[in-house]
Amino acid sequence: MKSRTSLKDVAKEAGVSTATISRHLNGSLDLPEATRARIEAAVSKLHYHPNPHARRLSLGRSDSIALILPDIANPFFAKLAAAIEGAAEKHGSMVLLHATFNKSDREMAALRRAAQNQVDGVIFITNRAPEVQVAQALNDFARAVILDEDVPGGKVPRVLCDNELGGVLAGRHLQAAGHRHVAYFGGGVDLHSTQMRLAGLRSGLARDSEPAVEPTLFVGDHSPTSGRMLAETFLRDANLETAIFSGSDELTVGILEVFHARGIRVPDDFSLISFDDTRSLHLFAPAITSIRQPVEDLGQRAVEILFSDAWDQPNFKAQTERLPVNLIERRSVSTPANKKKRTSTEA
Amino acid sequence: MKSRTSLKDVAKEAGVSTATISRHLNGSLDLPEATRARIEAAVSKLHYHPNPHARRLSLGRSDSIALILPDIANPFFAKLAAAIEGAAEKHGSMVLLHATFNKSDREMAALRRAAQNQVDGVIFITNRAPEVQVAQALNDFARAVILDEDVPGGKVPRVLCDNELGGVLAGRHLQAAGHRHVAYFGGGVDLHSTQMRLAGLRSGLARDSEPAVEPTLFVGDHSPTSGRMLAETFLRDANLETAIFSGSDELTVGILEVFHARGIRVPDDFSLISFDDTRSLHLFAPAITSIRQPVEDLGQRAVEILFSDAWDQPNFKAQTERLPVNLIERRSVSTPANKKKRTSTEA
DNA sequence: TGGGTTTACTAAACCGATTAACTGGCGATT
DNA sequence: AATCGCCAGTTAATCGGTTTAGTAAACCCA
Repeated sequence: MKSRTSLKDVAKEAGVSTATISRHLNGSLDLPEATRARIEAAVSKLHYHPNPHARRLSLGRSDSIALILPDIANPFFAKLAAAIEGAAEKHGSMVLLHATFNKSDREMAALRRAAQNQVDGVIFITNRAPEVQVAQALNDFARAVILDEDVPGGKVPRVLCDNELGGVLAGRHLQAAGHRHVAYFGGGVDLHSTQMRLAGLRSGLARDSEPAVEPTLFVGDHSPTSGRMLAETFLRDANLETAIFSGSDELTVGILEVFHARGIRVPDDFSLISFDDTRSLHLFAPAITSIRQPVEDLGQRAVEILFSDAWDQPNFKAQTERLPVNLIERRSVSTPANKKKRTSTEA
Repeated sequence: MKSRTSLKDVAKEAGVSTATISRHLNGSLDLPEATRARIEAAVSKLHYHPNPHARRLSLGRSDSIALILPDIANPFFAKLAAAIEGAAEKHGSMVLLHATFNKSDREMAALRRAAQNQVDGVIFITNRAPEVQVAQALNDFARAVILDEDVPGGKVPRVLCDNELGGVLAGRHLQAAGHRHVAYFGGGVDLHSTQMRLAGLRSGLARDSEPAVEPTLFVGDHSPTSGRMLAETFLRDANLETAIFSGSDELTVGILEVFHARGIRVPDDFSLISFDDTRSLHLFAPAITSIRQPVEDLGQRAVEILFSDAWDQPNFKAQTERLPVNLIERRSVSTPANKKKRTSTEA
């Protein structure tokens, strides 16, 4: 457990000053072949690697980015994290992981730690509509990007999926199958995603002749637990609805748990479309039709933007990238015909 | 974007030296009330937070641990990572994430980076049987723990699930249902997990009177792709087998994809038991019986061991903790009766 | 009153890099 | 011969903490 070799050791070995080595290694100096060879020999003989802490202290940056997200155990975020880690690594950056569980104080704490650590950038993911202070903390970073869900007031680039398109695709698909009354299960009315998807849903559901029936809203958070609760509420309160558009696979899991437990069949009793498609929905009983998010791309784009060199350009921070989603058709949507409970109350 | 406040600023504000403040903040000095109050006032007035890089450089440690794993997108590792991150945070430690994709060079690179970063500890997870050099690199750390899969030659504590018990439970369950010929799908013959599970499977499958029929082995890696390939091979080559014990949910996904595509029914054609239970197997068609790993506990124990203060005790590094698994019975195992293809060749 | 012990701090070295500013030597130019 | 510029580096400050060794002042006791 001897002390690691430092620049000084290499300097001694190569017979030059530490400055020369440092500058050579960082490419800010070109040297005659002889010296360079001596330095390189010394470096590899001593297995020299610069001490990252010293480097970071000196440079005031850390070659790492902070990834702040609700919960890495959630498959959607896990996949996002994988994409981000991979992309960050290509830029020589490590990733510092912070799970917030959608708690305000944890989000703030994570942002504070990120600032203290002088990270080169922050990728911020939340599942709620955060307070202004979060947006402000985010705005204080030289580089930060908002990913997946909007943070109102954030003056930083955004990478989102095209939520509205998702709504449209779901709406059209349900409409085509004959549904008019659909319930949206989502993670909060005030959420950007909820609003956009609803807007999309309305236009997708509309027919040439008549406007869409306003979708019913069931909101909680994006967790199976919430999905279960909302499903219970839905079963109690739902009236004309023949289909559910679930805002995330997490909610879908909760919904299906309740449905299975109660013997409610999909799509026979209710049609169902999920959002995300990051769980193995194709193996579910039944296979669940779903709006697929381009998870890989979302993560990659976020990192690319972080490392872009256009940050000083005027409108760079105002950009919002919306990556297209698409509908994966499976077996959870059918015609709303013959709903027993429903037929009596049908409009 | 003004420069952050440093110890010097606080010292000036409080009218004491930087040493005093540092020592006070780190609890290595107790001061008269008056001074302490002045210092604390200055600290909070200036919103002082020590610069972590300077701190790490000075202390030679980093208050962070390296988490090296195959792929964070895999739900099993994602859950493990979540547990680890949570536990590490309680110890004031950040986690540095490294995905290796089970590549030797990436494992080594991650270990090297961890060493350079002077992490307080390493949690190492692999899916393969790594070369000695990996074990050696691991042994060079003051603190490291091997998690989930064994690394032969590693002289560091291990936290594994009780793979043998998993095998026993699966074996007994299949035996009770009447199966004698079972195939094990796993991630490499040389893997510790494979060997232990096989051993367990044999003893679980044995009856009072007669020994177990030796399970057939199908090995690849723990990925859906591999699961698909192994399933194809299985369908081509399998003879007497009536049940599959799949070594991971990832493999199970691949297997089911092939089975679904070919119209092979579980459990009617083949019974199936999975391992991990970290995907939503309860919602699959059919719900998949599975050996559940105590993922949370695995992660937590790894972290607890890392931060234990018994590292200097003689046999500490030699410990292996095996956390119990249990069988979650669902609907993917039935009696092996009436296998069409099989009846002809039945022994 | 002198010497020893506390108390309450401080000075300065150190961690290991980066980098702006500088130097000493040499050939070319005026 | 004096000046200039360039080459090949070096010196020393700096990043922002931690910590060892030490000091000045006050207190204690004989």
